[in-house]
Amino acid sequence: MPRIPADERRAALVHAALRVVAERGVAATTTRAIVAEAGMSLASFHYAFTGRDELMVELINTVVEQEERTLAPAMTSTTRPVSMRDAIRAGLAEFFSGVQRDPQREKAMFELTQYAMRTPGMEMLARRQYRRYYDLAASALEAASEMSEQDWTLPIDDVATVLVALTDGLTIAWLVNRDDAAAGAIMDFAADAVARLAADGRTGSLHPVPLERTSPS
Amino acid sequence: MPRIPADERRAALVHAALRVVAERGVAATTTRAIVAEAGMSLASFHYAFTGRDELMVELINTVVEQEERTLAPAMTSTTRPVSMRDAIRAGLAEFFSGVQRDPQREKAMFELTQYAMRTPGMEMLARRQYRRYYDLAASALEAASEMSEQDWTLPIDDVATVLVALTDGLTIAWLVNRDDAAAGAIMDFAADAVARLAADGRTGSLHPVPLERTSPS
DNA sequence: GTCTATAATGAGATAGAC
DNA sequence: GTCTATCTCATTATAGAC
Repeated sequence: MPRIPADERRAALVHAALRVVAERGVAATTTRAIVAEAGMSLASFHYAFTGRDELMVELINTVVEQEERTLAPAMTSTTRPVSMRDAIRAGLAEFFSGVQRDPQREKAMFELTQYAMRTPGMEMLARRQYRRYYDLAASALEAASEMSEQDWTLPIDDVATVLVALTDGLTIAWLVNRDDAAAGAIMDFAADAVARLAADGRTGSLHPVPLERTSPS
Repeated sequence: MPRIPADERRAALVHAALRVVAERGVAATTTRAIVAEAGMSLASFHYAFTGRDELMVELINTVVEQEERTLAPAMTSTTRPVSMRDAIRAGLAEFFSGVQRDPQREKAMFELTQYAMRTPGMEMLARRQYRRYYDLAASALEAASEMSEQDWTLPIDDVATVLVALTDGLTIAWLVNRDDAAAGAIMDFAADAVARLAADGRTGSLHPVPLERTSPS
């Protein structure tokens, strides 16, 4: 077999692992399944990685970067002014069509989050994963603000938190039920509701629908 | 060792399994871990169940019934008229305090859903689980409608779908980040947004904020 | 019915030849 | 560097004594 640089081998194994996770789930992603998918010997695995945990860490990092590259282009597509609601609805549709295109991959993302949450020493990986989601959502919301010429009436990070929660709920619902109409209803609701957190840029601090804070009981 | 009826033994093993899933995750829920938790021998397990899969099926069914008993009482607590927004906000707070009280259990629910989705022949268990969630949400929304004397402006099942998506997103966000303030912001948003799907009962068909359907592209 | 003992399988990891 | 062969361990499941 050809002599392959360690970096390439690591990358090949990580990508093979991602395919296995998507197709069969984290539980079935054994070192043997990974090397079979990559067409390598078991020993090559342990030459490239000290162990399975090291690969899983790199897998999660890789997968988050990929998510970034997949979603980032979708946000800056339109530049002409549109309503805030339509801008958000279009972004959600774009995201959701990605979920429909590769449901297994989306399932894998949730599984990897939970794997990280359950594995001692990897909790921060789950948080970093969501930190990236929030950043991506904030960028998308910033773009929507420019397109619609409206400003957010509360900190954009708060809106991003809400948007990610909505996309998580949307994705789980569709993965479980595969109900396109229900997913559409959730997206319609989300676009309407989130758009209401913005106000005309010119009016400045005018809050048409201020978000009341409920004091903790 | 005492002679225990098969039904009791099955129930004891299921409850032990639930504790193991909550504490250590589905992946660590081996037959050995279960019988150790239940204080039984390994052979007793295979006397009560034909195998691990049979127990997992019963575990998921049990856990969904429990969720029903835990959440149902919280919905009918208040009877005096309140605003729709406050009724929903209070229900969310009640749900969320349950998540805070036992985060591991909530993590377990997500893991069990994904386990069912990944296991051939168990996909319907995940759907049944969510079917119950939707029914529970619809009951809560019905109660909120009576309390606030407002009617839903779209089918209650659609509102229930949205509400479950929101609670899923809320729960995941908090499980990952443990950020109480962020969770509060999501709940405030959810209560405002969902309440806007209702209108005064007396005005009947008046839709203050009709939910536009976006036609599929 | 319940136990101990033990198959049978598959996992992660390593030794050592080439 | 890469391979085959093997070690060690944990798993599910069963056999057979009591």
